[in-house]
Amino acid sequence: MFTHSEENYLKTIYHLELDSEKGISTNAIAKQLETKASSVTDMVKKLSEKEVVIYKKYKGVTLTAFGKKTAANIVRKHRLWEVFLVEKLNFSWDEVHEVAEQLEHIKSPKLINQLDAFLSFPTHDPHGDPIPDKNGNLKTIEKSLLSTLQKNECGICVGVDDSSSEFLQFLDKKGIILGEKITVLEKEEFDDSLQISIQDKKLSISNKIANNLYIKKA
Amino acid sequence: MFTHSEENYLKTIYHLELDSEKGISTNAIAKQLETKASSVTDMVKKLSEKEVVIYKKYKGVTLTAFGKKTAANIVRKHRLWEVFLVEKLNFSWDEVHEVAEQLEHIKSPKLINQLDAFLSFPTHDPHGDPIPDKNGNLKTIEKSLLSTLQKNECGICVGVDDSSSEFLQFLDKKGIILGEKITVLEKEEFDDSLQISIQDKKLSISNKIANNLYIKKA
DNA sequence: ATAAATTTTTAGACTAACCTAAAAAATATA
DNA sequence: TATATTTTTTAGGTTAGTCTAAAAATTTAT
Repeated sequence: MFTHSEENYLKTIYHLELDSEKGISTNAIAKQLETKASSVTDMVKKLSEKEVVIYKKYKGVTLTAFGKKTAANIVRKHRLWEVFLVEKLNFSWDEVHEVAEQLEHIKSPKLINQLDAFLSFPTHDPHGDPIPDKNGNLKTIEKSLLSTLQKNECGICVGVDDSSSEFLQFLDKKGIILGEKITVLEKEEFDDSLQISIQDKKLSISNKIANNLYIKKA
Repeated sequence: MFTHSEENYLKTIYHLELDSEKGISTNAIAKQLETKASSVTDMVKKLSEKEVVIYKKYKGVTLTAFGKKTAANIVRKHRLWEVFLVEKLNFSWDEVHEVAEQLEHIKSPKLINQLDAFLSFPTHDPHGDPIPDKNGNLKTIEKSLLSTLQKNECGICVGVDDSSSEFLQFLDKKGIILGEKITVLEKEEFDDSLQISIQDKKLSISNKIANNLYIKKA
């Protein structure tokens, strides 16, 4: 079994591994967890003894198969709880992260299986991120940044890259909702801003926004 | 804010105070928490500094008003989660305690308020124990042990004294369910066993069982 | 390729929450 | 009431997880 803290390290390494290929550096982990590199070194040694990571001094860490499965399970719990909070308890998508950070550490396989069923086996969390299955496998869909669409192309809005509450609230205000179809009406060369239509509304969004929204090409 | 461990101490003191009147002894707390008296002394000093208990050396502890409210809130969370597990996730009443022990430490007022509403503001947990309200107030109903009923008297089964999974599973096996009417058909002087009827079934139960079942006199 | 800068590790210290063993206080008993 | 027993506290130690500061290894730049 893993402690609260060990689980946080595993989850962080898991997320960092998803976009990096190479071993994860001590500093990268420290930055993500808002802790010191020396603390990371200590913990990484312990995780290595528990056989969830491979660690060679000065070389960073990689998850073992066991570590990956363990980490995916924590992410699975996090995302299932997020769905629960939004679907059943009327949380908005910018409020769920903190609470899910706590709930993800609850240890009870039955709880998670039943929750999964209660939620009708969701495949994605409220931000569009995929929920790992019981074996820790992620089904990654081919998604692109909205900024890659050309004029007159369209796609379904499927996720966000930045899931800070500021950004999510901004999307709420603009009326940009996951699952809706977005069409690019104009693309401004000057500042890469876009004129888009969503749900029969037209709106103009900056490149920064378009770089944080994922769409599935239709 | 209180740590996991501090919350467990508060909850324990709260429960012990419910049937004792006097200050709670170091040993009583240690026994309940399966820890050592010296550990209790340490923690009790810390709780006293945080103004949730009154502590005088060698005299035991009592909760302050603030401590009582804090503790009641933990109990409230525990019992609401138990209702959730039974009502929504198909746990049986003998499986919920362990998981609720973890869930009760989740910190999010909104979560608990929404959960309360989602469950339609339940007043009792699956074992018949009352759920403290938002202000930490408990509505205690007048209940009696089944063993105090005389021949031909009856009552509604409203709770259990022993909520060990062994006892709860035993009740399941016998078909004794909270909310049902129980009538005492015979009372055996020799061993204080009872012949009762519940849901049109007749069954014989020992004094030990009758001493662990609460009924509300009709 | 050597020096400078950065990253990582080590060494030593701190806090929370526990422990054991011994001392002190309270309570029970003769 | 004096003594024995029990309860509680104190003193000192342990472990997990963190920290700072210094040393060592690696990487970058000249």
